[in-house]
Amino acid sequence: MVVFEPFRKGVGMVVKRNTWQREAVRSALGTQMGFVSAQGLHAALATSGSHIGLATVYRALADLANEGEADSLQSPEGEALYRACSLAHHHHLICRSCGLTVEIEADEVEEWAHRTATQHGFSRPEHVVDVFGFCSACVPPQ
Amino acid sequence: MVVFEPFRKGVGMVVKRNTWQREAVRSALGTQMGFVSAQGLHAALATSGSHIGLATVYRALADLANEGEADSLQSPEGEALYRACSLAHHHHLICRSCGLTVEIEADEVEEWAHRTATQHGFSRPEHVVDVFGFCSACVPPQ
DNA sequence: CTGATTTTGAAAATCATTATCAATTAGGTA
DNA sequence: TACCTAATTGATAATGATTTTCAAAATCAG
Repeated sequence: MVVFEPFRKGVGMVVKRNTWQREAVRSALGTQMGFVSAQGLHAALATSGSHIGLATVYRALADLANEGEADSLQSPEGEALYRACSLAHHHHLICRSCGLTVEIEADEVEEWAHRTATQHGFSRPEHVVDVFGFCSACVPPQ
Repeated sequence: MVVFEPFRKGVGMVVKRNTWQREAVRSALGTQMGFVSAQGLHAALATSGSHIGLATVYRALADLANEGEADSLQSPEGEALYRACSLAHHHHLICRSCGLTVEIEADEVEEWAHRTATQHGFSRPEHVVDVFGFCSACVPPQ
């Protein structure tokens, strides 16, 4: 039970080799319109004829996230989800029905998080800020 | 792979019976200073002499969360964490080292989340807003 | 007290994720 | 080009949290 560890591991370490597998994952992630799980991406790759291994997909996604090429977050059910992203820090507005994801600016929240942490004597704050809802194309259930 | 489900299940359904187990979980949760996992709470209960079953702790915590008596969130590692809470909606500032949790007001963020969702055509927004950092008692590692 | 129904708990089942480890491969080097 | 060596892959086993199963025990209304 390790609970309060930092979100992202330290940066820059060993060199990575270029393999078609890593490229396949990077590319497949790019075609996804929203967040996907490792399992989901592996299934998508399999469907499109790739014989890449599941463990490799997990490793590649973790690497992409470490290198800042992918965003990762936990679904409410605790599954890890990934999405290709720009390098800048940002947050997400995610449709609970179709998974459509909109990157949102949150300067306001960045500032608030930092200010609040400092006020309470906390240092090195990191925050989790994501908004889930139903996009305009998805009728809100009942 | 169910990913985009709502955070909290629907409210008010069948009646729950009163058992010492449920009360034990509610009470034990109240004595915790920060968020705990189901496993952690079960261990704490065992230490204090209770013979309550692990599955029962999971069930009781899920119920408390459904009824609004407990907050639940996912740790960065994907474990579900629980904490007794007041009924009002609020957010948390959590120490990554010792787990100390401070409930914080976030009217500013509530308003921002709602405004942002609406702007993008999203309805029924719910948000995940939690700040992790190191509390003043815990020296920030290097 | 009695019966109907819910709850419990030990153990098995799930399920996502990680670790193992032998075989393969990338990328530099002679 | 051939070779060397460390990094990478992938099938599979292991892990660990959470859920399900189901028979036995407990709750609560009448």
